[in-house]
Amino acid sequence: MTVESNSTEARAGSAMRSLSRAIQVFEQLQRYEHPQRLNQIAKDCGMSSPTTLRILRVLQDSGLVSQTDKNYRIGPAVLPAARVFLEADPLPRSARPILQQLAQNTGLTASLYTRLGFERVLVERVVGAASLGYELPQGRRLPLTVGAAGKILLAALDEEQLAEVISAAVELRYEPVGFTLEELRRRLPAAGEDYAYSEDERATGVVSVAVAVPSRNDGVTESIALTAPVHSSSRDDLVARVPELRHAARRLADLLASTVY
Amino acid sequence: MTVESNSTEARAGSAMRSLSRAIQVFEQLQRYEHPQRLNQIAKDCGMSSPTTLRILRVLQDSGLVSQTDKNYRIGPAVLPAARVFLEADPLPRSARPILQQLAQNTGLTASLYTRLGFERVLVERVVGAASLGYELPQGRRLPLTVGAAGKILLAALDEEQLAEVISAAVELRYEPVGFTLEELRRRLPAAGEDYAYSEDERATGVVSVAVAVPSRNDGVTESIALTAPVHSSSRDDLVARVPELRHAARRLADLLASTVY
DNA sequence: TATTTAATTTTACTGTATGAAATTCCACAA
DNA sequence: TTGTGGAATTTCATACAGTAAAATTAAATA
Repeated sequence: MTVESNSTEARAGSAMRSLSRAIQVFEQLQRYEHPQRLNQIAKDCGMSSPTTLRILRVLQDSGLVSQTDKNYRIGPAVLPAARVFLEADPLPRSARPILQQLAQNTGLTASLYTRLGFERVLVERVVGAASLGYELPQGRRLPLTVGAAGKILLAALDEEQLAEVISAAVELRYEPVGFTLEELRRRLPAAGEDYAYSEDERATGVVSVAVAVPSRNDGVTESIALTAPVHSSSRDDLVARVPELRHAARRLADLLASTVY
Repeated sequence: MTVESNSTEARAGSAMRSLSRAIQVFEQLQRYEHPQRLNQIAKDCGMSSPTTLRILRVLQDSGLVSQTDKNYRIGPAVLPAARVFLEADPLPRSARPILQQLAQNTGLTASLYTRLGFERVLVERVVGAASLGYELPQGRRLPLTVGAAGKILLAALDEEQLAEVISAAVELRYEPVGFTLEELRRRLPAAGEDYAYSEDERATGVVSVAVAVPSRNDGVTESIALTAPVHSSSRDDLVARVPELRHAARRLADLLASTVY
């Protein structure tokens, strides 16, 4: 039973056990719908109650966790951290004007996602003239296997990596048990295509295209998407925007690469 | 039980040293204007480079820290955490409609702050009809010693606690070296007053009143404020709103107390 | 009040975090 | 290109901090 299925991924040296466990607790708390009690958290993280309690206490001292009665949840200290990220990090900073321009030119909603573990996170979004009819808030975790902006992040992965993605997606309840590589492959962009398309996939009534933001370092971790209500845009309409998207992605990559501190 | 000397300092039992240090690194990264290199971070946190490096690596694995070249900064994983907090925590959730109503009735900007260590954080804000002429983003850290919403959080503290607040405020560069208890006392509400007032204090051109959100547990940690441009509201105008504020604070306290999971 | 379950503290043990020192890496200069 | 200094990283012996079992206390439930 390898219950060690933590999103912090057991790496080589298994360094900093207590810190890794604390992060595991912190992440677990984010997955709950409601605050949870000590024993539940301990069980879900696969560690003993005393250990979990001590971790929670330290996190609580810094405001990263808060407690009412016997229930623990994410605390207010995450708010300033996110603020710092949004104001200082080159990714959202650089993306803002670019998404702005995309939304302006296309009338569609322009979004920037980044990969985080086996999910993607909406980092920045500029809503276009054509409303989507629903709100997707900054910072929301979304699947990689569903939606154009997720799938394009998988385009460059090999078989082994995709297998990991699939088992994680099942674990996270994004995909049903038994979800196969073939099913996933069918959704992903065909060989040679540098963009992904989705229709009624992650959200119903919504179509979108996405391209990857090039990065010379490790694999692709960011994507830019254009999204529209399904009744207002055809597939061809969206695909016609791909060159524009490509250009935006390239511009963002250049900006990121040239950021000097 | 005395308030911990410093959220990042070694406490009585000195429990979880590595975790405490990791949090210290995480907080330090939030204080930098720009990404910093390993040795700088290590020095600022008062620990060795190898230790700091190991901590940074673990934080990086979870996305709480990111790195470009040799520079470390806060990573994108804080975004989903903040999202969870804003969507699930009873504090912002309960406050939203109450602030909404306050802003509606008064035409002013209504804000909810929570104390975090020796600072306060803007948790939720509803902008009123009368614009303030500046933006204050959710999650920003602000001083306790300046501004109505900060000062009201200090109203119930004793001499010893105020001394701590002062030395922390100096440490954080919110107050000049040599800032005295008498100077602070002069700003704080007089005995018997349950509200604080500020004019051109934290932000110029802005006046505000604030009341504390009652809490039966430990000391007060939340405050609600009404803010207006200085040219549009007199002190009396604002103080006339105090009963309304009191009512809102009471309502919020009741909501929080009755929240069931 | 009795009974059960969860939270917390204690304790003895074990493994992990630690920093000095050594080594490698890297930027810049010669 | 090679040399040089500073920074990052790895190694490693040691001390100490984190661990879980068991005990204790508190809090639900009947």
